[in-house]
Amino acid sequence: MEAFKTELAGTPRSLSKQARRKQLIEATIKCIADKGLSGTTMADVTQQAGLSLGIVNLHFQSKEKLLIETMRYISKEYSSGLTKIFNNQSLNTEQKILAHINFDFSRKITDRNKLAVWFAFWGETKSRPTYLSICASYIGEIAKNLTELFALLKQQGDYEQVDPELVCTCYTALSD
Amino acid sequence: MEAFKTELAGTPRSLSKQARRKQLIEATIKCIADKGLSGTTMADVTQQAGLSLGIVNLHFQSKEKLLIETMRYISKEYSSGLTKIFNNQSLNTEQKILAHINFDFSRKITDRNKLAVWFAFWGETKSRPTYLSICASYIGEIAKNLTELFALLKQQGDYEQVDPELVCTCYTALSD
DNA sequence: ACAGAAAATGAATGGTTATTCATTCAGTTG
DNA sequence: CAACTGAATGAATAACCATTCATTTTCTGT
Repeated sequence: MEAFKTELAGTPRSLSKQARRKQLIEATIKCIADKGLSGTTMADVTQQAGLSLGIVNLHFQSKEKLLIETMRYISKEYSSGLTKIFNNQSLNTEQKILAHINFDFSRKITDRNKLAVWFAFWGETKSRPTYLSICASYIGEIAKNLTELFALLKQQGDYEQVDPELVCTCYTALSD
Repeated sequence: MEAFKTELAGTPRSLSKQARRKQLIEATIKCIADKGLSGTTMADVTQQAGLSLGIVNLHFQSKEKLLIETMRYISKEYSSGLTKIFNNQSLNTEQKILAHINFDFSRKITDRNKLAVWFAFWGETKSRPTYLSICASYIGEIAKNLTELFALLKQQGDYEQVDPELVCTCYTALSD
C-alpha cells in the first residue's frame, strides 16, 4: 500500500529550504488529523511527505520544534486572514462582522484537518504551556478586534444594553 | 518529595476489586489533569495511587483499557447527574433547565481535573473512535433531553419563532 | 566535466515506557 | 497453625520511537 504524498514530493532536491519546511508541516497536519497528536511519529510524518526519516531533524532540529512550528503555521494562517478583513478600509462595521463569520465557516468546511490539529494541541495545552502561549497571542488579537467591532456596532445601532465583550465571547463559543 | 496519594490508599489489601479500580481511575484523572494525556505514564498513575507498577495491568490488562474506563467513568458520572434532573417529577420544565445550568456550573468549578481530562480526550478523539463512541452515546442522550425541555418551554411560553434544537446547540456551545 | 557544497538518506543508537511474571505478602479455611 | 488462594510487588524484558551521523546523491559554480 503506497502512502499518499502531500503535494509535490516529486522533485525532492529542487525545493527550497522554506518550501521543504512547509511540505513537512503540511504532512504533520495530515498525520495529526489522521492519527492524533500522540499517535504521530517521525516515521509517519516523513513517510507522509515521501521523504526519509532523518529529514525532520535536518530542517527542524527536533520533533518538538516541528510541532511548535506547525502550531504557529496554523495560527498565523488563521489570524492573518482575519486581520485582512479588519484592516480592509472599504468595508463598514457590519460588513466586517459578516465577512468574519463567513471566513470562519468557509474554513470549517474546507480545512477539517487543521481544525483537528487545533483541537489536538488544545487538549495538551495544560501540560505544554508553549502551545498555549502561541495560540493565546493570536486569539487575544482576534478577540480584541472583534470586541471593538461589536462596540462600534453598538454605538451606531443604539443597542444600549449590550455588552460588546460578552457578545464577542458568545460568538467565539458558537463558532468553535 | 512524597507523592500525594489519592484518598484511602492506606489499607491496600482490604479494598474490593471494584474499589481498587476506582482508585486507579481517580489517580489517572489526577495525572492527566496535571501532566496531560501524552505525559501520563503507568509509573505516574501507580505512584499517584500509592501502589506498585504492575497493578494497572492486573486490574485493567492494559493502559489503553484504563484510559477507556476513565473516559467512561467521567461520562457516566456527568450524564447520570443530568438524568436525575430530567427524571425529577417534582420540577417543572423551567426549573429543570435552571437546575441543568446550575449543575453544569457547579461542576465546572469543583471538578477542574475532570474537565481537563475531558478536553484531553476530546483532542485525541479523531484517532480513537472508541472514545468518540463512548461520549457520543452519553452526549446524544443529554442533547435529546435538553432539546425536549426547550420544546416544552416553547409550547408553554408561546415563543413561536424559536427552534428548540438550535437553542440546545447554542446552550451546549456556551457552557463548553 | 569536475570539485566542492548542500541536501537527503536510513541503519544504528539510546532513552523511555508498557508489559510480563517469578516472588512475596496478607487474608482465609479447615 | 499449616496449607491454600488470590492480590500486590517490582526487577527484568520487550517494544517503540526520537535522534544521530557516516554515507550517498544532487546541485552549483568554474
